[in-house]
Amino acid sequence: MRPTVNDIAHEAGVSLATVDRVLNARPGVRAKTIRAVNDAIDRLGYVRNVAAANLARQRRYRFLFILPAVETQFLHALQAAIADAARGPLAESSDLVIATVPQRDPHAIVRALEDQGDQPIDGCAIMAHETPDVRDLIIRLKAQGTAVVTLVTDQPQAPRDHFVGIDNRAAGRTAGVLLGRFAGSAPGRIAVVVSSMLARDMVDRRLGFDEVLAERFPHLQALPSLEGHDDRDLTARITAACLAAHDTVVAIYVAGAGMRGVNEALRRAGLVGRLVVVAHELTDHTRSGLEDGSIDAVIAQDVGHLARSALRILRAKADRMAIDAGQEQIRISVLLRENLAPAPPAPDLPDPAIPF
Amino acid sequence: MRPTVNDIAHEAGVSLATVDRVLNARPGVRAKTIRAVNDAIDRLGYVRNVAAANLARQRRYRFLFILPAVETQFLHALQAAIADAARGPLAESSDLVIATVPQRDPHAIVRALEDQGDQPIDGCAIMAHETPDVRDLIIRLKAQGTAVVTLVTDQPQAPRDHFVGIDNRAAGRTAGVLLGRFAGSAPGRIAVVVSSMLARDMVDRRLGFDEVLAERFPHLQALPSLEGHDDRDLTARITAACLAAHDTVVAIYVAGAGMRGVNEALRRAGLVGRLVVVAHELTDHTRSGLEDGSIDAVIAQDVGHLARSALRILRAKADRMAIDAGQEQIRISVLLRENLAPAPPAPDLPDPAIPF
DNA sequence: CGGTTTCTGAGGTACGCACCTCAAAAATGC
DNA sequence: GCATTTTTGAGGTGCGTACCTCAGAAACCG
Repeated sequence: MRPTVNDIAHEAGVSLATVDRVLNARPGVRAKTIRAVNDAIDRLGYVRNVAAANLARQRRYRFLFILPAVETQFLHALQAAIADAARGPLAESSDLVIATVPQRDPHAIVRALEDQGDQPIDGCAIMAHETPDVRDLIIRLKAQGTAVVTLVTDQPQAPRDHFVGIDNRAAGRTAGVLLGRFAGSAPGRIAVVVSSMLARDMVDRRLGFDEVLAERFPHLQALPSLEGHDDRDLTARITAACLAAHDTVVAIYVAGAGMRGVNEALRRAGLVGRLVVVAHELTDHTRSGLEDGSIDAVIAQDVGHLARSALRILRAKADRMAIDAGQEQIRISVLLRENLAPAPPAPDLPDPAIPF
Repeated sequence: MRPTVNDIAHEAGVSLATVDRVLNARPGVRAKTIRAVNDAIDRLGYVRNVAAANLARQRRYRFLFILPAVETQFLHALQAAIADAARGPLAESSDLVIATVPQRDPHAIVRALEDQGDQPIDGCAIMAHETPDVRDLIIRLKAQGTAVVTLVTDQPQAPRDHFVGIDNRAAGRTAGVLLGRFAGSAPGRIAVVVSSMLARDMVDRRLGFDEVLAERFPHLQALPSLEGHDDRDLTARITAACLAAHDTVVAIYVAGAGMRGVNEALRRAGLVGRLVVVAHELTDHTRSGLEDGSIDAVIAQDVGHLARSALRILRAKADRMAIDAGQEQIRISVLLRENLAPAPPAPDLPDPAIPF
């Protein structure tokens, strides 16, 4: 049997009340007694029964997800995945709020947080550009004891507890190899379309991409990043301009949202299917692009995994529990036309008999 | 607040004891009353608090993992991952037993199960060849109410609750594209090395592989499968024989364990680095093969995810809870030299202060 | 040393559920 | 309508923990 608080009390030669004070960091216990209790805990290998604890405490967790108010398919999918996870067992006894904030307004995020201000928040998942405002916000959140994870795009300079997302450098490298191998050995230039170089994920992808190109495909020259700012028309315009300026573009790496805009530019230039195209995220557009051959490869991350991982980590941090690094590593999928799965499997329903 | 058993009793106009009898399928309740209680449950949307239930019941789950007694790195890694998961929160209040059984002995699996016979088993994860014995075993297990999942390699003819593993057909397709694109446009033959065609995963990989080759790379001809039976020397011998028999082999698809044997054959034939090689699973050998260029691509599945997914599903089935299909879909990673991650990240330790 | 402050122990209630007993009520058979 | 059987209700205990109160013990102060 696993030891209980009573066993600890007995082992430490104190009462249950004292063990409780130590365990829950309540005041009124001498340092010496605290040590005695902790020793007993170590000796017996006591592990708090989280289920019983939450049952007794009637605790509810409040988690806030801050996402950019951007109309991309990926963000819609991510929001849906978070809403899904909020209904699942991982969100047991927690309340999730999803706030979407305009990306250009530096104070919007702070306001979003203040809107929740009546009750304290246990944890916060943030997807935002890497700016001083966001960094300060994270510092403040941590100072007041809120768990913070960055989502999709990291804030390496801020004291977040964890980054929930793929290794974007590795993703960029993968994109680089695929594109390099598919493009063949003739020299040429590569257009790189990103959302914004303020976004860390874009920076990292670009970094990894350039590394591989330099190491292994020196005959290919990547052009400066085209920042589409998640705007279809803008993306189309700057891509078209880039294609017009360089007649030696043999491939496009779409590192951020903007596949629709890129497609438009390609169509207008009469280049559909004639360039190697590597994009990110599986959406309706990239899927059909893979199917009709206008996209050669897609590097995708699973939004469901992102949502669940963020939730698990916030919960673990709120409970001061360890997290399983292996489980929280978000993997990337390499999708090609030939391994594109058909529709996702139907949900697995429980036995109807008894509603457990 | 979520409704409790008391709310149900009130709503249905019966006592708590009756609700309890209905919920736990105890005898002594009229059909009419059962219906009334179930109606109340539906109306209120009652969901049993599994944590509280397990706390009250002091329930422990017993799960058995049956793995083949085969000395491959993948199986060692899988065993370690299961042992890891057994220490994690997913294995809360459950006891895991891992049984390794000789693959050639058809009755060994049955014996492994009988060894556990003193107490009934709540769930069983099976990795085994697709034979009638195994199928009968699964049928018997299901009949006695044990949850059954197949692990890594499926048993589509058996009434298992779920298959925990990758989509091997898609994996074979992926291998096919990569190999096809890397091999270039010159005609040639491809050696295919598998563990055993009795293993469903091998069959499916081969299927997907052949599909893609036929569709997209008709100039490449895949030779009949070489069955290495997870034996290094045997694999080396038959691979060498194959290479000797056909001087036009341009690529090797190592669909099953056997990378060491294949390497040996390649070395002896003086062909290291001169053929396109696509293999499965990230092990020491495939990792170093990628690094030194003797392997072009590796298709990998995460053993940690396999172990956790199996555990989650067995537990859900034992509790008659729904499972999240999205979460349980095991993804494949495409690993190339350029996106091979360095050492895995260090474990994230909890705050040392209080042992929650 | 007495008085004050700081710790500690004993005990209780609650969380949501499982499982038990015993008596009372209702349905059934004849 | 009575005896018998089947259903139901009332109530209790325990799972492991959180959180509360109050009295008493120990440590500290001058």
